[in-house]
Amino acid sequence: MVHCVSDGIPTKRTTIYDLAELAGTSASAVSAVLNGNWKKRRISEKLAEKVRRIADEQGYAVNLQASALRRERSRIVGMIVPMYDNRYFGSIVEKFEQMARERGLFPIITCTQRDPELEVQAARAMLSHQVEFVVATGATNPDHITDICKAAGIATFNLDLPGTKSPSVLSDNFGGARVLTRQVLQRNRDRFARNEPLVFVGGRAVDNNTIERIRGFRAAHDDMGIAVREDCIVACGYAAQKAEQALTRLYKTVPDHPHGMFVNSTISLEGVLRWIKKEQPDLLQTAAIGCFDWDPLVDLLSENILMVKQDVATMLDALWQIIDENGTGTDVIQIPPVATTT
Amino acid sequence: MVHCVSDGIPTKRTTIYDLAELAGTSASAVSAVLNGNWKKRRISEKLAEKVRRIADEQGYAVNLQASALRRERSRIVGMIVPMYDNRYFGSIVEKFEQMARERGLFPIITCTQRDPELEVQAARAMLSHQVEFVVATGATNPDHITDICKAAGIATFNLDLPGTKSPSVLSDNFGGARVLTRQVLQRNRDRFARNEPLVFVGGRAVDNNTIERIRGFRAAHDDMGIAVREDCIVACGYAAQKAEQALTRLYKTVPDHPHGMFVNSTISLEGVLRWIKKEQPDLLQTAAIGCFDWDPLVDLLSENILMVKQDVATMLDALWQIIDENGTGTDVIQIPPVATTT
DNA sequence: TCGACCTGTGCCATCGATTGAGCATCTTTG
DNA sequence: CAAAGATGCTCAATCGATGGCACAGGTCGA
Repeated sequence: MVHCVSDGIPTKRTTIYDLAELAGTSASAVSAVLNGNWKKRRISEKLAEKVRRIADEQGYAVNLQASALRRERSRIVGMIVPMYDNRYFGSIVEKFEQMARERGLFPIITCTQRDPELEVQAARAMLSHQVEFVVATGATNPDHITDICKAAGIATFNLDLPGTKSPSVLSDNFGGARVLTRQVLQRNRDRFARNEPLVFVGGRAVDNNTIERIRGFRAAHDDMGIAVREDCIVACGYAAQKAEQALTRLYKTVPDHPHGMFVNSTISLEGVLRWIKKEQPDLLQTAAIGCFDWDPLVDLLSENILMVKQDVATMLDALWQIIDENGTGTDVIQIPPVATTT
Repeated sequence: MVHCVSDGIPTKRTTIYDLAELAGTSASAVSAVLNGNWKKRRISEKLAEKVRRIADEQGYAVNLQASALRRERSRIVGMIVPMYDNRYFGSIVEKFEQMARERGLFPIITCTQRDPELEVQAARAMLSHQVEFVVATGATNPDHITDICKAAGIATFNLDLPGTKSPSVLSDNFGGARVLTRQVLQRNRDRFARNEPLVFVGGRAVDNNTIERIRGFRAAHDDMGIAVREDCIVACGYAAQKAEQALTRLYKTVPDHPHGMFVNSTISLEGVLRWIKKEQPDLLQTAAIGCFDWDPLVDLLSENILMVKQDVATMLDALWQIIDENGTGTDVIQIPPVATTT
């Protein structure tokens, strides 16, 4: 037996040459049998069977390093993602992995903590690993990633946050925010007799999604004939802590501030809720809140928190349609989120 | 210029041979310069500088496929993880990635949806990608993964759920469950004048963590002199839906059931809370619940839900210590979780 | 002036899988 | 019975990076 462990010192991995010797045939025959094109190469069923059996016995696994090098095709695909601290990105990754596997591709995912430097490093690492394309999810600078990858002849696709240099799939942030804002304003009017605007909390003033959501936020106020309070739009970043601090500050420094809120992500909502618990414990009994993003636990927390759920399944279907068609334009596809409360 | 894109048809990737030609030197010199052992090979500073400049200009990226093949060392490490639907696994992955990168390793993570078949496939795929070791996180059958990897001479490490054939790092499930159960029993006694046992919901009766937590659950009842209700221990699986159904059933079929609960994960808690909202909306005002796992939103949901938070940072420190020491035993290291409520 | 030694570099085999080309045997056909 | 074709397999080059070894030219001490 060629492949074994003697005295705890592992011998080298089994290769097709080892299998060839064991089967009394050539490496090329073994290769052909194992990668499935043995019919084309007119290998007999008998030999094929024998090779398969021996490979099995030896627990053989192809060296994809060598295979990819020779084929000049890695079947590896990359995805860059900011964080795993919320259900949205979590389900994006789960679904992306699954869809990649269905296509015989191997996904490698890197989580970049929203750090632009790490995003770039991740993209470079992926290129060195010969990925076939890169999906940049919620990247702070998608175009930079596109540039780096394009220089190596690798396509990129943007998800969640759009770029201008490759195709993008994202939520309809404007439409979603408009509907959500309207719902919250309406509930404040109907249920709490508040005919006042909302506070906007969370996100980054420079990121497309936040800009679009603020646009939808304004449009909804317009729709309802309510004036926006410009001094109550606080794009303080996504982190929970930032939202908490921002509200503390806003309630201290801004006179006559409104009470209802539009919160820009579940992670910001976490900060908002912490602040509510600490400083305004009965706010949720006297005003409604909207959250752009969905978390099942929030649904159970209060019926006065309305959410929209980004439609991950449809977004990824759209993404893979573009990928499968080898899309190279700069189209932006916007997928409407789905309401989760009535 | 060798490397460029003409008419949208990408030419082949730049290699060290291209760089060598551009620099008027040999591929081996280029290789030596770029992988940092040029001093050993007595390459002049001048040539090194020139090569670096040209590599930079061309946007060169090593082909790690080729590099790994030659070196017989991939610097790739694998992690298998069940799901991304909760903060626990999310933070495990984030931290693992970061610690791998700090060590110059490239992490590849596969999410297996708690599907034993997929776990095996994932392990095999990782072997083919020449990973240096595999961390099996919360695997349904860690020993099977160890067997597969060992046959290829690859070490495995178990995280969250223990195996018997390689080192394991997990939470102190017994201790954590005991403390948590005691806290909940105590609160039920003090605050709600309920001197009754708890219902146990969620997890799998065959998985080590569930078994240990049930053991801790029993011990705590013992500590408090309360008899366990054997017919109210429902290891119905982790999925939210399962927990919801289990409670519906339990309330219908089990007479004189208790009201407080020990819930075995945040994802089970989600189902429990859905059930509470639908069928027992005031339960949280009349009984306390414990959850083995932590989610920041739950903290804000009710003060009558007590949680323990698994100590991911310490667990991963322990894991990497074993990895760095090339640990090969079958030790099980148990890390106490940290309480999040008082 | 000669060998010993150092400097700076290039040559080429190698890692494992793949695949075009080639080469024996056999089978069929006219 | 010979040529043509089918069958079953092997050879060897190749993918890109690496590193042992060789080699040319220079320096230095005896």
